[in-house]
Amino acid sequence: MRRGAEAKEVVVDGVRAAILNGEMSPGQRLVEAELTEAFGVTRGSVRSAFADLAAEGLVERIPNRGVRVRRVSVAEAVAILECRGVLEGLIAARAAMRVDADQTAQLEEIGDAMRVAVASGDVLTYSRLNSRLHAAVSEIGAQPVAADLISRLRSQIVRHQFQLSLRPGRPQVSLPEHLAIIDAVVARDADAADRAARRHVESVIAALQQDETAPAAGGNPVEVGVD
Amino acid sequence: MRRGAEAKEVVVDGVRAAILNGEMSPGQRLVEAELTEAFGVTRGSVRSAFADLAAEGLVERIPNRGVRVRRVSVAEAVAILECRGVLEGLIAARAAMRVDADQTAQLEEIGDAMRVAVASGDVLTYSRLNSRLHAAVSEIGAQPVAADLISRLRSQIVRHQFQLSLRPGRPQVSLPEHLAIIDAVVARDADAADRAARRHVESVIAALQQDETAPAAGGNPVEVGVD
DNA sequence: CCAGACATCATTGTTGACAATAGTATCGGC
DNA sequence: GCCGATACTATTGTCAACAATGATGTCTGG
Repeated sequence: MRRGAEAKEVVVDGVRAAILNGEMSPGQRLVEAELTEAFGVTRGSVRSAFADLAAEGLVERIPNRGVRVRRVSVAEAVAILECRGVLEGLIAARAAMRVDADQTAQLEEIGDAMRVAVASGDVLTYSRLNSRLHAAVSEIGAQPVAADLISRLRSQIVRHQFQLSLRPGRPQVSLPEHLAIIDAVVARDADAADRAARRHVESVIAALQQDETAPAAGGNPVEVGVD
Repeated sequence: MRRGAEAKEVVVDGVRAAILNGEMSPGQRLVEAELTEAFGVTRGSVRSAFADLAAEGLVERIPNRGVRVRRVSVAEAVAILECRGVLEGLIAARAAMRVDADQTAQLEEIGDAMRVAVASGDVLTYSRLNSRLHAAVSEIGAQPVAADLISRLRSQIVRHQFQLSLRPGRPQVSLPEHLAIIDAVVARDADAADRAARRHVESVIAALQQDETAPAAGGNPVEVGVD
């Protein structure tokens, strides 16, 4: 059995993964004893992990009744995405001001690969490129605070985003938006980068609201779902 | 001795307050046993409070060596404020779209009172009005997620903001910025509200950077320091 | 007098037992 | 047969003792 702080991380990561791939669904109750056994850690580690997950907003504590997987409504998801929008805009704008030649090449390479992936219908590759793009822009923008907030917000709505990424036709919508971000950053146009990043998130919001009545998903995400 | 979850809150609030008023300074080590005695709670409550405070970014844990009050450099404070800027902009823009007649009157009342307070040099009243303004805009904007992020970010730099608010002449700078936010919201001009809110935060950033070489403060904040 | 090893101490981390709580089933009165 | 009270069970919350860790001080050989 793993011990100490390491054990806590095992549980945190395990629960995160379980929420992402749907093994644990919103509203589901998480019993300490069960996770203790499932992960082979002590109860203390599980409790400590719960504290972390609650702080991250992935889970909610109900006094004397344990924790449940947080259920985030579409309305809440929209509010979260609105925040993400302005923060992504900030990062993109900064990236546009700081980007160098090497990074420009890297971004353009990602853009080209995205085009290919979407054209050939390779959703998995597209998703991975998507992650790379976000990571690259985030690194170029050098805004660790904003990046941290975004990753926290993102983790709260992984399920929504995952379902969205499964929507047929979604890559065709998001591709030009991603390319617009790349173009603006490469052109060192901070204002355009801000607008492009916001517009992209707005498009995610619109799709999400449209999806409200037509749900789907349940499959294994692998690494998909980063739209 | 207080018990349970209540005790944890006592410690969290107590440490927050102590950091704000300078009783606990950045880098200072917080020993569990000392706080246990100081607050009259059990060690478990203190540890639990530490977990909360660390998640909030007010304090940092060093494995096997306890927690220290987080030292946030001016550069970090700027990064934090940059995030706050776009988030405040979001809230202000939303407020401009949602404001009703009652709220308009309320905002204008705050604005008038601010003018009077600054004219008469009543810093304390001005600070309180400042808080009221933020709260009012936040409520009108109805963006709980953004508001929550802001309050978290704000708590990380309370000391910086407090020092800033003591600067002579600072109210004369911030007053017109605040009034611009009010005017834009009242005029239901979302774009102007966004710009005004951002501009205000940018002015805080500029003042903070200027202050970098000329520190001050140490006194009792009471309720000052919400610039 | 200095360096390194060792012992000591203060402090944090972990654990297992115990207490408190909420939910559930059982029983008795009507 | 239904309703309320009561006992029971499952689960979370708390605590105090114990273990591990890192820092500090001391001693010894060179």
